[in-house]
Amino acid sequence: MLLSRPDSELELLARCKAIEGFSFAQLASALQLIIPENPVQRKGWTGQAVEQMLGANSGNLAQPDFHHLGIELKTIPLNHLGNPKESTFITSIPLLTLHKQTWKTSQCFSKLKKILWLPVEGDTAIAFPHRRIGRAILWTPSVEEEAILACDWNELTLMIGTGKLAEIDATFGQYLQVRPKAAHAKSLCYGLDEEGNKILTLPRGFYLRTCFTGSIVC
DNA sequence: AAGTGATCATAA
DNA sequence: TTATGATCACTT
Repeated sequence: MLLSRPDSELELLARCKAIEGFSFAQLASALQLIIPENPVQRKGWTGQAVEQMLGANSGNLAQPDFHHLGIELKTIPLNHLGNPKESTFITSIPLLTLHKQTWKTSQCFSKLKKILWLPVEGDTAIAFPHRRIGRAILWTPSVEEEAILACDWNELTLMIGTGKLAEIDATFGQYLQVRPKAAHAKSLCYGLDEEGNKILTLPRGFYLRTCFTGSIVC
């Protein structure tokens, strides 16, 4: 059931349609994967499984999942009301060199400019194997949306580039936010302080708030 | 209940 | 250690 990369957008959408309504158990069966019993051990399981099923092939490169199509794949868990249950991780942040990017050339924008959203049931009242895959949405930010995303990115990038990392918390940004993205509290990387010195700090990533993703998916 | 900060799995 | 895939769990 392992698929090769889809050659076109239409083929990718057809593959999504083919797994619409699949339960995670069906997904696991088709891919011969085991679903971990422990919830903490299955973080990311759905995303990885769906990637395999749709033929994503970018591995762990800092590029969209379907690089040749310019499309990023995101599963998004919905609660019983149909609203996003979690924020959405977009990309890791190279703290030392982020300021060399511009919004349009940024890895953040390269992922946000075209996203294939795949809603999945995230209600914990539903046993994990019974949760189902929903209808895919191929999305591109509107001019208005992109303006706000760019504004958030510019503000956060300026702070990171000028050594104000310590002042950044998840409350900055209207749609985009910056939060830790680490294996644990001791996995550190380099950032800049206000004098331009390298300092050890937690790795960070850009995330989309649920108030924004909710307006896309609902 | 929501939102932020912390954490888990895997690959190269 | 970097990146990918995210969700857990504690604070507010």
